[in-house]
Amino acid sequence: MEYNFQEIEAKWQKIWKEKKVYKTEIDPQKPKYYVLDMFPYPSGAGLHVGHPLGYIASDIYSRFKRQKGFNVLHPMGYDAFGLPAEQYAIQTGQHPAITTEKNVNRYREQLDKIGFSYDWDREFRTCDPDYYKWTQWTFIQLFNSYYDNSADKAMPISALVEHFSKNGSEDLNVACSEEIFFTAEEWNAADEKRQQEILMNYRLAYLADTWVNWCPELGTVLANDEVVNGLSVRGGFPVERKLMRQWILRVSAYAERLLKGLDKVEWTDSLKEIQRNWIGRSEGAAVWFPLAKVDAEAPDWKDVYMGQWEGVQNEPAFEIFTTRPDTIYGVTFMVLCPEHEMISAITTPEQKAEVEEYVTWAKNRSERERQAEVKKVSGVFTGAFAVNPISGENIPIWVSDYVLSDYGTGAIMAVPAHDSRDFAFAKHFNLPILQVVAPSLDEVSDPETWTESLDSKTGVCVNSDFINGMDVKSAGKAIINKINEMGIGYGTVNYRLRDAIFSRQRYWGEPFPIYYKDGMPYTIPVDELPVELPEVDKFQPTETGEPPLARAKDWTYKGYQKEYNTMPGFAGSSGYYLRYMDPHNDKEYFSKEANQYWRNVDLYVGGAEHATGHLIYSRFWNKFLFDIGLSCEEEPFHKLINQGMIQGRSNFVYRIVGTNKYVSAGLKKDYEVTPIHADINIVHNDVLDIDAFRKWMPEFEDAEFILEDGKYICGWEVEKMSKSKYNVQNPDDLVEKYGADTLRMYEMFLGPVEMAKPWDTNGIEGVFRFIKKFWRLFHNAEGEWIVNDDEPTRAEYKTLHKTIKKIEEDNEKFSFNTAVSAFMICANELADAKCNKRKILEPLCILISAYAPHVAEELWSLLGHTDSIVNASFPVYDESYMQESDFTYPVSFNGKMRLKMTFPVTYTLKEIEPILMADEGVQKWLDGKTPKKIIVVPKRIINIVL
RNA sequence: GCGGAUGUGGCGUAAUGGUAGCCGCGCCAGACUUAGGAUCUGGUGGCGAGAGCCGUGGGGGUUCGAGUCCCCCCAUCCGCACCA
Repeated sequence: MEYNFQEIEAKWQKIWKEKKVYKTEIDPQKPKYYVLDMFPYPSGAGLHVGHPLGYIASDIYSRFKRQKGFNVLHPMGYDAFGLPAEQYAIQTGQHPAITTEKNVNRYREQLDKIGFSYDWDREFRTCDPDYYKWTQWTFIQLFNSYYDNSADKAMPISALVEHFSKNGSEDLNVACSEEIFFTAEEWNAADEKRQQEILMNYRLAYLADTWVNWCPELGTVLANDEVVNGLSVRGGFPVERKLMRQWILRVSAYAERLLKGLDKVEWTDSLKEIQRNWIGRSEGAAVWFPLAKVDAEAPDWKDVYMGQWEGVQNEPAFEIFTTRPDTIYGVTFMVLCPEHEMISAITTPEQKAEVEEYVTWAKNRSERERQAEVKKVSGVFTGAFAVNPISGENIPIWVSDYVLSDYGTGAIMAVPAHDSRDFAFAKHFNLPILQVVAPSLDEVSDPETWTESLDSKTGVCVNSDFINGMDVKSAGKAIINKINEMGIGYGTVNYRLRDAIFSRQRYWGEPFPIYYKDGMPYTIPVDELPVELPEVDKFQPTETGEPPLARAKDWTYKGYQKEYNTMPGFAGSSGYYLRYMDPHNDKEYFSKEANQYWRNVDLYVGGAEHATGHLIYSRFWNKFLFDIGLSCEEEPFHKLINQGMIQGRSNFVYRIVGTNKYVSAGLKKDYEVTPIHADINIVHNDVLDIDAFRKWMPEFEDAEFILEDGKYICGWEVEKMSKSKYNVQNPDDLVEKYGADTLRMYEMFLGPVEMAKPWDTNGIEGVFRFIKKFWRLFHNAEGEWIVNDDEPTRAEYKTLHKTIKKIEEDNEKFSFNTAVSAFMICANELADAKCNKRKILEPLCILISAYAPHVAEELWSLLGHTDSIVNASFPVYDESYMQESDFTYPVSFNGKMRLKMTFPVTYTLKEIEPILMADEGVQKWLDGKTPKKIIVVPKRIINIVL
């Protein structure tokens, strides 16, 4: 039989499907292994070429683990809620569910063609009500929980209510939006609404007015990770800042655990670093600065602006965060962010107009404008002064947008001598600069002569009273002790990680299980979930600017209005890996039994672009479920591999300016040319198919060519893959041309999975040849079966076992590219030996079945097996075939290889030396000299040092 | 600016501190073919006629021995970025 990949692949794909070969069930007799791909968003463009790379790698690993006796869970599904389907719906009026269904089917078709071992019985989509029921359920649990910092875990809100009724806000160490203080009496006397308002300050899913990234073009709010350089990730539209009432997840409560957990997982260092930076832990101090000359009896000042730490209790004051308490004597001014609530209260009448103008200007600036003009210094003096609580000096308070509202407290102490931004600000507004850190006590210089702030990471304090001469680290500790004593501050930790805004003003997302009574949100009982997405006449916001769900008829619960917002894209993808464990359970998210067995994902494969989004949210989600006793593992993804980004490899033809003549790449330097993208599908190994090019577009019909060596060679460049660059490679075309097995092996052969690389089909022929060669080990030129039962030679066994060892090692370390090379070497050796013996070829089939499952399955059945090769065991490596009696050593002189000599492997230096010294060749290289030393590394090298 | 990664033939890449360039593409030569984008064989880092010399971004160092370990520099890519 000929190697007909189309027939073979279609045949086995059908059989696998019919027999449910990849169906997985809990099997307590076997160890589990959970391999997961980041499930795709089914876009209209179909499975893009970057996807299969990771999928193939994980599929090979799944199949390998199965062969090694593991019960492997390898599911797939779809992240189906999202903006593109909805944008399309707005344009065409077609319901996003229909678009999604269509795209999902297309994805499935493409995936099936590549021969993956997914258990499709576990498939679900995040837009299935059966699934998002549990997304909503988790939201309710978050709503009903708060974070206890002492216990370091989430707790039911009822415990908090109990605490309030007994102790008020006394002795509370919990995550909250702002510190509020009340007594048990005040709590018990408060009405329902007031109590709900207070609780909102602590819930893990809470509703609050917040500055958001508002994208007018998309008509929705976006999370921080969905905005890059002031533009939306989806669509690239400008993003503004806006104050809106939104659902927010208190992710920040988990900042420390998210950080610490990174030490327990096997992720790449770079990915861990990205997460660490995103979490952005900084140690420092919170310090209260009292205000100078403010009428504390004025009505504006009641409660809100009073200091809330014992040293400044009932005194007008504000809190700042600093990582450098040791520089506190160098503070020459304070800066508030333009959103700071205190501004209007402290501004003096003379400065009022100017401050208001500045604040209005700053607030209306888009995020993009602000970021583009980071270098520009702007700000305004409030007329007010604060008192440096340590030095007692009066210092002016300014407002500037270089202080951010959502980091720290939105207020800073400025130390211009040692901070570049404070320095620029001081220079611009002519504020004093005072050096407080120097290499040593007598190396103080004149700040007037400086052009930039002084580095202060090391050195000693100067001009700093009682900390003078102390090194900066101990000085920091001394100041923290001091402010502690004074009751005006404390050492603390700040995180860059912010709470995640969870509301989207869109249609195509999970509805919130929330209704409003008396302006406060209440959850819909869990036994009434899911709250299904309602039908609407249009997918746009209403005329009054309400989200699309406001269009739904009777969007109420027991007469109360339900939430109009929907959840963001990451809601559904945050806990999906857990649902695969028990996807059809309609009583629970997943059963305890399933979770106890499958636990967490052992191997997770996907792109690094999710580092600050999905991979943070998922970890948060899982940790929360862990806290409430659902998930039995604290980290969801034990080992994570990022497949490298696939770039495009574009081809170019070079048109001679002003003509319709094209010159081959090697000759283009002699002409003035314009490079033009040529479709990579009409270029093979950089050689242009001239006829196809002429037919490609009318303007090329009469093209003339200047060839080199009779060929037109195209130039190439690595660029982003895009339609307009004609460099998009569709996996389907390659499957059609070479078959899935070749595609799978070729993608692995390209290079290490983690490495970014251009998509380049030059070289796929080599893998295709290998598969054909492999097939010919079993068949003769006429296509007849030639496998026999002869006993293999020792050399043949050696080839086999060498390969078994290599493949096993490479599989374990995800070095699939070198494994493919090993298969090629093995096939070459067997072909050379004309080895067509069953005892060699049968185990080889098992080895290769993870990479090329179709051809392996076909040969397996031709070998007479009736069970699928999927259930075969990985062959056992036998060391005894590797043993050699002799080893040919490279003999080096001073590290330079000069000759080769063979010795029994058991020989040591003692036995080797006399033979070595007697050798003629060695004598020649010694040239009469006596060796200083001879080094023998068994089975490696002999080095003679002169 | 801060953090991370990478740098080896014409190309993709490979080398537990031990013969640098395995495997493949491409290229060259040959065999079989009416033909080949089929198959097979041999060659293919640079310089040199040769013995040999030089070669892993550049410069130092550790070592009997460095692509690999350490220090400095350069280049490219990625992430964060007024984060106090």
